[in-house]
Amino acid sequence: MPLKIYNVLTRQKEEFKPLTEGKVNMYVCGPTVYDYSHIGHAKTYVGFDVVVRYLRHLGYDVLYVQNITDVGHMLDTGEDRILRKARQMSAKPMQVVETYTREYFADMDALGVRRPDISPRASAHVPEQIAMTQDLIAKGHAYEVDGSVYFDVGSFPEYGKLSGRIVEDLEEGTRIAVREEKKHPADFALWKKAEPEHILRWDSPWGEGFPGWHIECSAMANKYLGQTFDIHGGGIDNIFPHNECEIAQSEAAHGETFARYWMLTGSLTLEGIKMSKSLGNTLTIKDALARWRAEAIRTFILSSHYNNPIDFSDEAIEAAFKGWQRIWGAVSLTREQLRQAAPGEANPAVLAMLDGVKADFIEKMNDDFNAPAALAVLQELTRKVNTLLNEQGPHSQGTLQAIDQLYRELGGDVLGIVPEQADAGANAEREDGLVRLLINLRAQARANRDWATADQIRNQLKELGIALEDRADGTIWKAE
RNA sequence: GGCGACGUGGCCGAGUGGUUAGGCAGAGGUCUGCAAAACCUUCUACACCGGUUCGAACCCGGUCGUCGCCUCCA
Repeated sequence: MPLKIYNVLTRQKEEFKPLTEGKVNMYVCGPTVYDYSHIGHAKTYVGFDVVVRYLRHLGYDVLYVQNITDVGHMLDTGEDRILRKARQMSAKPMQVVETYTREYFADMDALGVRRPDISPRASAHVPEQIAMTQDLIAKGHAYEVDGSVYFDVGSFPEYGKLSGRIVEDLEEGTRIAVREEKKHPADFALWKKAEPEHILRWDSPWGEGFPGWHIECSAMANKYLGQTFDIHGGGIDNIFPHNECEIAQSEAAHGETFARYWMLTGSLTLEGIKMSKSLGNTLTIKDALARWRAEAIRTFILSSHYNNPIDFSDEAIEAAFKGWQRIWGAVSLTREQLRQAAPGEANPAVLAMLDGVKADFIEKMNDDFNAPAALAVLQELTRKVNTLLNEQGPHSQGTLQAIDQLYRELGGDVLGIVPEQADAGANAEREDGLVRLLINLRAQARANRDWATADQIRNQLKELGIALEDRADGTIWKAE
């Protein structure tokens, strides 16, 4: 089965055929860097991380662009959120931007989200945004009023085709005070005149100002991916107006299709309620990582299809963590047995089983990146592997390597939930040696039926977060 | 009010016109010095009401409910 993607634009699943064979150009709306990233960002970007990882796994040459918004996002009050934060922090706006951009990348790195190939900043692409705005004016899709430029929604009949919004309805439903200077309430700003107190400002043909909040994505996507590209992603909450405006600007300016496939991720709620600053129910990625390991967070996110909303709760992530532990336990056991395995070819029956699992996994992922179903395939693999390792054996190096390899490929490379090694810390090997030393001492105690000593070692290690498991073929340890 | 999505067992969550999702939790068992892990068995399903069909949880209509967007949001 070929890869199918649910295209929000057409509201149906379509076979994925990139513009250029073997190559995927992809754009995902990035964060506005005015504060720490929260668990909702994690859902969106882990989701697309897996999309990109999987496309690459299929052999596509992916160019992944994700912007950093550092200018232009306005609050209801008309105030730029970055400027407000700068004032609160008594810092320069670009200090705020720099600080939270770094934090964003640090959080994403910690979550195992691979970095985009290009992370263009809006503030570094003002000339491109101005040029595009000029182009839109020249083509009759935008007009200037008193130093600001607005997109003329009436000039683009297809406006609303992504979100299903109808311009006439917007006019009636709009609750914001209609700006006098706009021709139509649905018209949106491409360029805004800077009031004197607005210190994020650039020169333009219309005087000093700053870009509107949608034009950056159009301008930067065009710059790095061309007029038409394959996949545009983002959170569903941006479908209107942001994504809709991107399409209008780009297609009005270029006369070409903007993005061919639109993939939008469902939102995340916290204990059933949407996160918001005013309710105080936000959970930053840093706080989440302090409580759960990255793989648990990823497993939680991937246990629901990317386009569905999910609710974050302690119970839900705890269940995901335990599910992940099962998989990780089997991987660890495989690697442990590999340490002592005798050289030898892989067992053909096992290879056949692994091939079947892989085909299954691919089939699920080809169905619009169905990660939860793919995760279930890994769970079934895990049951088979556990049976194999616990009830048969010993197994040859070849067999164990094949198992480990499949976990690395599907669980590691594609889903990002199976680490290369138990602990990547600098002292990992030393720690392993020390624990093994204690395991050997304890083994002697056990041989002498000195259960008190044996239990003491196990209990004290447990308190240090190291769990021992006695098996017929020896004792293994796990960090918790 | 408008647009959209969704309602699956104790919980989280896939999927499908007739054939096991999977995980977590619960119960019983095997193994074990004990523990842990693992494996085996097992109990709760498809919001409600109509309709189409040999047969619907899956298709259609309606009702109720939840959520998202329409205003900054990933």
